[in-house]
Amino acid sequence: MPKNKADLLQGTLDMLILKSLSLGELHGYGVIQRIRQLSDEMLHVEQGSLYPALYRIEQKGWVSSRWDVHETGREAKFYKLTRAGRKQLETEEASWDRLCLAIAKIRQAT
Amino acid sequence: MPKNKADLLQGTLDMLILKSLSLGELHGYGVIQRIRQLSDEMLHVEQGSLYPALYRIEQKGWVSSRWDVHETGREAKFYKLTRAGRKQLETEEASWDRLCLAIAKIRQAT
DNA sequence: GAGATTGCTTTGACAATCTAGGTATACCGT
DNA sequence: ACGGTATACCTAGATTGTCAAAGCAATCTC
Repeated sequence: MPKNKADLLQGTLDMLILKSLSLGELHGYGVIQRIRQLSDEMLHVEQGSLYPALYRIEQKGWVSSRWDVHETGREAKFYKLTRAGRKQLETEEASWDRLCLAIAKIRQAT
Repeated sequence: MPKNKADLLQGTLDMLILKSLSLGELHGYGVIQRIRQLSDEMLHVEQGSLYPALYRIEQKGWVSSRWDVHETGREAKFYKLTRAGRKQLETEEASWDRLCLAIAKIRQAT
C-alpha cells in the first residue's frame, strides 16, 4: 500500500506559520484555521505537524508563547512573532521567491 | 552545529527530473546539468539526490532506461520519459501551481 | 602518467511531515 | 443529565526525501 504524498512541501510550513502569526498573536489551533482560511481551504495543516513545528520554531527564538485564557473562557497557548521571527519570515519569503523563479524558468523551457 | 536547509524543497525534485527528460532522453549526469543550466545556475541537484530519485521514478514506471554509448565513447545510462511519466509531470505541475497559488493568497493577506 | 572531468552507485544520517493516537474542556441538542 | 461535536494541546512511530561523503572507472589533457 503506497503512502500518500505530503500535503505541504517540506520547508513551507514554517513560513506559513510565521506569516500567520505576523498578522497577530494566535494559539496553535487558530494557526491551522487561519492558514486554512487565508488559502481558501486549499491548505490544511495537521495538528501532528503543527505542534512539533511550533515547538521547533520557538526553540529557534522566532516565536514566544504564553498561556492565557481566551474569550471563550478556555486556556490556550498563545504564540507571538518575535523580532527574529519577523526577520526569518522575510528570509523564507525571499528564498521561496527564488525557488519559484527558478522553477518557472525551468518550466518555460521547450 | 545546525544542519543546512535543503537546497530544494522536498517534492520538487521529481518534477524537475521529469521536466528535464521531457525535453529529450538524457543520462543522469546530464539531468543535473540541464536543471542547473535551465534554472540559470540557481538550482543544483546533488548526485546523491539524483540517482536514488531516478531509481524511484523508474520503479514507478515514469521513466525507462537503457545503457548506451554516447558521442564521447563512454557508457552511460539513458533515461526516457514514458507516457505515464508525461502524465505524472502534468499532475505534478498542476499541484505545484495549486500550492503556489495557495501560498500567494496567504502572503497577500494583511 | 598525473590530474581533472565525467559518470554511476552506495551508505549513513537527518529533518520534516504524516498518521494515529491520547487527554481535556466547552457547547449544543435532546 | 447525556452524548456528540468542536476546540485545544501533546506525543509516538513511521516514512520519506534529501544531503554529505565516499568509492569506482573511463576519458581527456598536459
